[in-house]
Amino acid sequence: MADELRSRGARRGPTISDVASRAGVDRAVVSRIVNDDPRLRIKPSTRERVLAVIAELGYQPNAAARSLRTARTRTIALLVPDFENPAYGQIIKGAETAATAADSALLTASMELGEESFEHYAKQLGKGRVDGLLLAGGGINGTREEHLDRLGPPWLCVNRTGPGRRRYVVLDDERATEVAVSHLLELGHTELAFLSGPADSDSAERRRLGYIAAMDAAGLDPGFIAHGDYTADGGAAGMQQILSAKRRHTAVLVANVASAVGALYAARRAGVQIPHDMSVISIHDLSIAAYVAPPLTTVRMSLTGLGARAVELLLTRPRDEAIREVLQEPIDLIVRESTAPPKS
Amino acid sequence: MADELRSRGARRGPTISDVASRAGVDRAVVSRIVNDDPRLRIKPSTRERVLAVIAELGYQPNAAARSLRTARTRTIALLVPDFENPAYGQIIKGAETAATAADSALLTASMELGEESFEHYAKQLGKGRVDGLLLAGGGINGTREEHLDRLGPPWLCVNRTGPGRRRYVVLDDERATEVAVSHLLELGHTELAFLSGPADSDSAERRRLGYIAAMDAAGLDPGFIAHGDYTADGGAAGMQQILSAKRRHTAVLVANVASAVGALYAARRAGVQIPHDMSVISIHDLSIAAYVAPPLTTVRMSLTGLGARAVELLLTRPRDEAIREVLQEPIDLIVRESTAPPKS
DNA sequence: TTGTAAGCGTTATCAT
DNA sequence: ATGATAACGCTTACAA
Repeated sequence: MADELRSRGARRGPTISDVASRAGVDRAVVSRIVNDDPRLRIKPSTRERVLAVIAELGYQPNAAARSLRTARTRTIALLVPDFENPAYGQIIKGAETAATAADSALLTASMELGEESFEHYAKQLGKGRVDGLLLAGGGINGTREEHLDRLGPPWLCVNRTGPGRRRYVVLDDERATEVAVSHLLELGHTELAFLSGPADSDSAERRRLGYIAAMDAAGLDPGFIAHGDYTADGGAAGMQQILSAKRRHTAVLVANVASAVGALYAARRAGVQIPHDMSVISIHDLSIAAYVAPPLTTVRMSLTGLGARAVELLLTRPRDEAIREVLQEPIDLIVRESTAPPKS
Repeated sequence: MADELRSRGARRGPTISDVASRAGVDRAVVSRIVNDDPRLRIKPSTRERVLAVIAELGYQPNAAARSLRTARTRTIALLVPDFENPAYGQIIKGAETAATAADSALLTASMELGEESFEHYAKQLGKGRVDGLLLAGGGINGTREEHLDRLGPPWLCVNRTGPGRRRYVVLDDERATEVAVSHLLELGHTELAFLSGPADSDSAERRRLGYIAAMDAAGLDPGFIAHGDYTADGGAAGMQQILSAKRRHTAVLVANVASAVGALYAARRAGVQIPHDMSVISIHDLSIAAYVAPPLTTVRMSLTGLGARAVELLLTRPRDEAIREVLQEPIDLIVRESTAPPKS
């Protein structure tokens, strides 16, 4: 037995038994040393000896055996809709840092919205693979929530919420739009438009609501609301709508950077000078924003902070506890060159 | 025993024993059914019964137990230097697709170049966690190779090679630069410059070599070679150097899209009209390329193909076999608006 | 057509 | 200050 395994499977390295026998102690002792068991009283010389053998053999504890025994994997999964979107890159980065700090690994996977891929991960992430699940990006409905609950590991939505959702962390999108609107108003704009994200994205919805609320508070008409889809393509289309609207707008708030890049593109194509003819400001600050023409004024929120906090919550909060957190991190206005006072 | 585990660790779901006893069969039978053991001859009725119980209980095989037994984890790790770079996003996507097809999960992690983070992953990826390791991006030297070998799982470099490297897949960067140079020559340019990537990146080096070779073949002087670092910032700096060089260049080949975006920015700042005063072409095609001003002419290579092929090789080739593959996927010239004939 | 049993490498409890 | 032992959940050669 175990012979054919050795050939087909991975090379198995030295085990705890190898270390124990070579050091002349019991496996239990080695285990306690490796895990820094605080209750372990041991002769320094023995410890030295064991440590030496570990180094000599290059012993690495077997993760599978460990998690079989402890029912913990020290791995958490993060599902994102799109790896090519640098915004998710930032979330991942933050999550990874936090996971590392908690001595865990981060398993990332891209989840398209389809039902099959959802099923796939349901299978893949079956029992014993991860300690928890982070879901960034949409596509979580009631049916799926139940599905997830049956899956086993605790889960948490990242920057997605919704009616009835019990566990999520989101950024303060309302406040971010408020900051953006304030900037435009201070410049003297009164005729604003909003270029939104996809209708089924609730971060987009929160931004839209924040925009309307901020305009309301200023006693202004919200103006035209174009629907984009968080892509450059959608942003370009949305900008075209805004430009051809009957009402003349002097400033546009765009729901994300990708859309804003598309919006700038469309303006350029239409011969509209930014910021001379029209100001453009975007929610979120990605590095590309500084290099487009003109460099984009943005409102920065910490996506890395979001990712990090999500991991923290997932790892520390009881699995049945509701989590509804709006992250209160600093929100900064980054003024570049796409906004200016309206021409008189 | 096993009591305190149940409280601290994850909730353990139904096990194979639960299924077996409820279905009135042995665990072995359940196992064979779950794994589609082809050698299993079983009464259809029994199979039905077992399957029903599995569904009823929501049984999911425990991954830890499985890989402890089989010495396979069905997980591979992919280390990238930067999640915010959409180019790595594409590689990840390709790798994920291939991993999924091979019924494996992909564990991605960002590896900064530092020695500590390397150590960290060495620990984290210790025995029994992954079946293999994909390393995209630099920072693999001789010492680390040994380190990796001691780690256990087989590994493979993605788009990174180097003298003595035994296992890698790379894109055909030489051919890509050739395509780019041909395009510029066909437009009538003769005074080219090259804006390179970081000196320690061998994909950058391959592109530089390809450029020089192509220029040589055309009987032209390679002109100015500016050193960038694959970032927009570096690209902007490199472009400044090129613009202030004594020699006047009419076209620039940029080693990657991020640098090209920076180069366009610098040109704009300097009042140089692209493509009227100067043509710019970039290696790789990312979606942003279509939206910058002016839209960027690029040479497209399949980064997803690269990721997919890497997984395939890692999973199918013997662990000790050398792998030195230059991917022969189609290389396409995407003509947009940043290239034009030189002004006469 | 199905069952038996050994063992994968750890760790927690209890004993010495 | 250290050791013995059982158990975590699963797979597979072999027996029935």
